[in-house]
Amino acid sequence: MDYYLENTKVFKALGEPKRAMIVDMLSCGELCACNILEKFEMSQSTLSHHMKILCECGIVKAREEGKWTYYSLDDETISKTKQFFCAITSNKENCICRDNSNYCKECNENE
Amino acid sequence: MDYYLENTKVFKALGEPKRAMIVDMLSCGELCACNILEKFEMSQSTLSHHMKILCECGIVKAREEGKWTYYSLDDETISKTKQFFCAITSNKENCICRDNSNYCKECNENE
DNA sequence: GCGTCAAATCGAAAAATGTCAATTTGATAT
DNA sequence: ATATCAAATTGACATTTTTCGATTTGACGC
Repeated sequence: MDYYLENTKVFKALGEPKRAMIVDMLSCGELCACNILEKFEMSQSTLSHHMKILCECGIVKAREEGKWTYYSLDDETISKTKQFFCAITSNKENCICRDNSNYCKECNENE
Repeated sequence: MDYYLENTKVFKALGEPKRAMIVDMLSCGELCACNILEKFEMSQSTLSHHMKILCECGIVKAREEGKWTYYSLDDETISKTKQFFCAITSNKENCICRDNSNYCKECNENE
């Protein structure tokens, strides 16, 4: 169950449209909180809260420099999440139905 | 913004570990509600509610036969979701930061 | 028709989430 | 040291989500 709980945190984070937009913005490269805030109609505290959720699930990394905080995407979490999504959606011989651990041959080959 | 709202529904649905598990179960093939229910400690009405959410976001299809309802995964939604995830996480020239629509060359090639 | 079974819907309660204004924390500049 | 600025935290509120028991709906067999 830990397997699902851990991996679904990223989906939970991306389940909020605004957070998905933030991730999309960061896909072009590092941005500081104030740059992100400019693009949205939300308070500074709300953005900070969303950034925390994105960081906690691992898809976003924070780097502090002086009074600024720069955010960027974490490639490893992105890879792992793609693989998880692939694992739960593609047919496989050692399936949860047969009480085995999950393994997606197709995905591992693609990574 | 409809673009994000629509696509993030799948993530929202998969953000719940139990629903991700249900999707994993269905990846091996069609199952009826009672088969799924056996594997979980939840009431029948709760499962029904989760199945509704999975169907509404498009990742699961329902097929009624007599008094049974059979559920299976929807390949097209799965493809589209992979592509969306790829689009928002991979670097691209026509990025949201530059106010263009999103397009992930890499993903389209893979599909 | 009548009872039974599978699944959906309803209504209510508890828990989680999103949001903001106000405050706090750190870092920088004067 | 004081003021200022970026970002995090706090506390409060409204909304959404999860969950259940009870009821309803629809299909089947007698």
